[in-house]
Amino acid sequence: MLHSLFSWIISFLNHRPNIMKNNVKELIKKALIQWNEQDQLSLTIPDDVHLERTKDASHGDFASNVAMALAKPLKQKPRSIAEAIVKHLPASDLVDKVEIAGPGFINIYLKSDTQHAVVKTVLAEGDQFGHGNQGNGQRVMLEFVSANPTGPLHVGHGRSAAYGAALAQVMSAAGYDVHTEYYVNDAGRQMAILAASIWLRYLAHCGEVFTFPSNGYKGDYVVGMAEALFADVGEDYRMPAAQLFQDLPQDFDEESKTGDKEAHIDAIIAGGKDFLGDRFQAILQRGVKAVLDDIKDDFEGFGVHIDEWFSEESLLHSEALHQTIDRLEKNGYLYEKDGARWFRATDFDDEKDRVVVRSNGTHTYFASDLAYHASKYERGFDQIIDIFGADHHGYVARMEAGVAAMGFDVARLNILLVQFAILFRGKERVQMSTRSGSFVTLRQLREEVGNDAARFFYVMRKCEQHLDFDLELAKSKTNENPVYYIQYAHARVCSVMRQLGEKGLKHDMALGNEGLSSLVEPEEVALLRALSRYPEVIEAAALNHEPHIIANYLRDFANDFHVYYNAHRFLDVPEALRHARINLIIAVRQVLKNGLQLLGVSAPEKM
RNA sequence: GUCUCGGUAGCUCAGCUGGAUAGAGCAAUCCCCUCCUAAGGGAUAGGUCGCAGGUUCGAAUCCUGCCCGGGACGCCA
Repeated sequence: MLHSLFSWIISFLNHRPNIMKNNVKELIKKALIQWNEQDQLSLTIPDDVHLERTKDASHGDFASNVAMALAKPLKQKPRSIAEAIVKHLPASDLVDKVEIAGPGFINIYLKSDTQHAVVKTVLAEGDQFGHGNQGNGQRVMLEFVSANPTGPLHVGHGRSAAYGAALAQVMSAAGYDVHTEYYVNDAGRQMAILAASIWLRYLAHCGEVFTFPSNGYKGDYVVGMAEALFADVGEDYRMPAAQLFQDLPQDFDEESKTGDKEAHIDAIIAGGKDFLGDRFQAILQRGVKAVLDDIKDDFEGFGVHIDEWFSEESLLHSEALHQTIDRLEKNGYLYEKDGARWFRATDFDDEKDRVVVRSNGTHTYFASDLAYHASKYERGFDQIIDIFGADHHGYVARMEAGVAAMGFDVARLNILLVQFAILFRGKERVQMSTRSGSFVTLRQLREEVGNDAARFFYVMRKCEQHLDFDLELAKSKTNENPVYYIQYAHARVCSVMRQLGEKGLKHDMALGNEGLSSLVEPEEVALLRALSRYPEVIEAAALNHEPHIIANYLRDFANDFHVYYNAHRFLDVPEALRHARINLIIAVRQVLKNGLQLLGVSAPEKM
């Protein structure tokens, strides 16, 4: 509560109407209002006037199509509407001139002073430049990855992690109060299977001989945990394999296609619990802790921050689960069939009804997921964003159904799906198999290509789109690699600043600001435009949940800088011009750094 | 079968929620370091925006139907 109030105050103080696009929009809106009043048009003024950056400089800086859009409701010619709007435009020191062009576009040219002023703004605001207040302090719950703690994160999780972390940063920059969370499935059957897997590897380590179950966790990390267990307890947990495997249901057999892997592993778990008693739970807990510690360490190395690790088990202890089921019951959406309790999801456009309590009395994962979502609502978030792997796409409808059935506002819930990343080594697709445990872990990927490249590549594309992740490209130190391309632009500015010092020159920022009007080269104008666009880019990325927009922007922006660098010199020019140009490139460096920071990529001073 | 994401230059992708002449990077051809990092830049060439209808002043973008690919659909977790 206090925190929320605090962040609201901060965001209020931080609020500056520094988005050029919005300033111009306001002018048009005022013109519409004034015209509307004067001519009694009884026009409904749209909240958001459509305005866009022009592609072509001969169309000015901004263009609006309002005149064309209003042609129909007003039954007037677009061009005459445009003329009326232009006539009513309030005086502004931003605008140089306004033209009507083509079928009725209103083209707006900014004053060069206005364009130059962005440099001062960037220098004054520093790492806050680009931040806005679109979120107005709204509290946002952002849950992502939430992989079962049964093994190390793999490259698929990496994309969710990078995306979630970037989105959290971007939304924070846009004035949202973002809370990141990882839901830890530490209560289910999978955890028992992990415990059993560790125990079996431990037995093997003790010298017992048996066939490892097909449904157990086969990764090397399990063996490591078994060895650690042995080191701690010696042979205290040892049980003769012959005794354990006696009279068990057959495991599934590839050759004969007979047997039941689920029944087989369940029997092993039951046998383990019988023999070990409390010690089984102890194995389980050390297993969860070891895996979770590994995941936390992985995230930390990857620059991904999680505010809260939310334990599924805590829901069970708190009775939240029962409350959830009661809640559905009370609202009349539960019924009994085949000994199980079903949720009538079909009442809410889901394909079929879903089980919440199995016939054996245990709750399904869906049930605890609902309890978890109830908790999210009860904690009072304005927006709840779930980032799921695309393989969970089937859960969207039932989750929304469940939330609605519990009586919560579904409109506040936003489920985003992240597609898998397909790894390539050049042209070669990297084969992965979860079954055999031979998947590439996130850690391996980070070690191979580095954190910067990994973070950037993961968020280069829209999240619901397939991503081809080329390891060779991510490692290459050439202009094909967008990460290096952008970082190089940053390093180049730093290098110029070093040269400045080496030549015994002093930079004077105040003089630079005074002389900004001397920045008239086309490459400089292009950079000024790009700088003033940055806050708009953040706004778009935050509102659409699309950090890739920033990645694309930075690429283009770095290009603008490299062009400038090649065409002009900064140090060997008259002093006044030098100060102005240095101010410009410091602003460029600042924006590169700010943008990279949002994506979790470093901005090196030297390469 | 149902749902979902995609199909834009030879390749990988942008395209700002309907705008003006379709945009980058790679690959191809040619060019630019006596100069702050060539990890850079310039030029040329490259297109039936999957196909067919529809909506309108205007469609790569929205709607419908097909075609082709990726993925998802359990009393699994």
